[in-house]
Amino acid sequence: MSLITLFSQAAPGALKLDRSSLKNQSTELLRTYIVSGRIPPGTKLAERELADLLGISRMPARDALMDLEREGLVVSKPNGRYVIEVSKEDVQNLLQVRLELEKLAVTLAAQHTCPAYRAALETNLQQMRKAIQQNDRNAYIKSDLEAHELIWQQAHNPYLLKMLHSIMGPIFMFIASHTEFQTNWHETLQMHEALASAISVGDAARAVKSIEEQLENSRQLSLRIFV
Amino acid sequence: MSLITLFSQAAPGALKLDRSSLKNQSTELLRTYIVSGRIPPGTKLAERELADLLGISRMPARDALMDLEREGLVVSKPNGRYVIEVSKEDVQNLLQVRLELEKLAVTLAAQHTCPAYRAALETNLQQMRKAIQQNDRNAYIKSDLEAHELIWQQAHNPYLLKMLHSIMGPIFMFIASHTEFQTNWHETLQMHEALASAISVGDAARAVKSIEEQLENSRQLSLRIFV
DNA sequence: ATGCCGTATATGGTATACCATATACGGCAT
DNA sequence: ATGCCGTATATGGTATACCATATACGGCAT
Repeated sequence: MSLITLFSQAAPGALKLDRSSLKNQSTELLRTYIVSGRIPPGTKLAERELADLLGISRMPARDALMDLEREGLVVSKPNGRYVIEVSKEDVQNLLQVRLELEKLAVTLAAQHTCPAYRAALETNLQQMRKAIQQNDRNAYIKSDLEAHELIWQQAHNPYLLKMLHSIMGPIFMFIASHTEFQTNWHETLQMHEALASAISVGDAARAVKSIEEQLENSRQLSLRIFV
Repeated sequence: MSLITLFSQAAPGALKLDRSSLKNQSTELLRTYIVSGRIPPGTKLAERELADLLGISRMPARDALMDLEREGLVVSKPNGRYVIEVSKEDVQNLLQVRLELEKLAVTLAAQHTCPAYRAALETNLQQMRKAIQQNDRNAYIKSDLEAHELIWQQAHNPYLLKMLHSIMGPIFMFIASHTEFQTNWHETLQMHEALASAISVGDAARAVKSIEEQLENSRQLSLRIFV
């Protein structure tokens, strides 16, 4: 009996191997844990300790830490590396830069609209509505992020995409560490709908206005947080 | 006789040690060589070869290459790492992002103007005038970069500063690889004077207009280059 | 009790050996 | 002559040992 036959009933990917290097697996794992707050700000990240925890040698652990350091999620001090602590002021600075990058992104996305992209944005909005209906916070956050990701892709500027990715980590960390940072889902949905519609009809000016509203909203929320 | 006495006549720093790690020294050296074009685009950068060249082991060489990869000056392919090749299209994308970041920077800088900053900008302009008078291309480029660096610092946003730094590497590579990319020095000086003056009087709108002109100028020049 | 000093300890940095994998290349079968 | 196949080679990935340095900490002199 062939292997194919043996596993024909198994879930796809049941035998999937980790083709990615230990370094990249470590980076992704750590990033997820840090951004979500499961590894809290200020935590010390020693190479040896991390390597033991992951059951690997110091080198891939070290590589991962250096990646996260370049990404801005980890800082080096003379006596070790630590998870960054994002202050209120940091978030203001981050959002300030993000706003300009997002404005450029929606402008470019509006210029590149096409049926396939419009469909993708619409599908995303449906997911967001479904998440709200089911009161599923995780699904909501996921679709929120995906909406932005879609737009960033549509902008067709790889450098812009890279910068937007890199700036989101610390921002999400801050949000994660303040669960009281509660957005009004319906309001956000409306803003997303307005943004998607503006982009889909190629109205850059309206898209920019919409993203400005969204981020101003985030800024106000972050300001209200007591740190 | 004391060491101090022995070296009292020596130039300051005559005994200066390299306190920086081999990794950082390697990164800086490679960056300089790549950005200036002395290591041309497309050059293969093998860890072992680089380590031998620098007389160090593979690890710091590897670390340096990974830093440069993060920085966007080096790319990984399945069979090795290579110096990036910046296309005309890449420069357009880079300048597009840079423009938005610079606009934010000059706006913020204008808000933070103070006597010390005004003096720094004026000193820089004098250096630039001197370089032009002496027809010193290197001094001119240096003062040009320093002008932007001063403004970026005045913006007081560390994330913005980091992004502007990271985006300049590939742009300078492109310029370096096209020596025909000749700017009109007097014209550039005038634009710098206008920009510095706008920032120093806190006129953000005029500063933005000025930086837009400058970068549009760069864009036109880069478009004219035959690749 | 206080303050200094020296050693212990923890940390990142570096060197080196070996492993996994992709590519290159040469010879052999046809 | 052509195309395939297998081995050689080059490359990055990983593990491990040791080094340099900053910090922590405990005991000793005062």
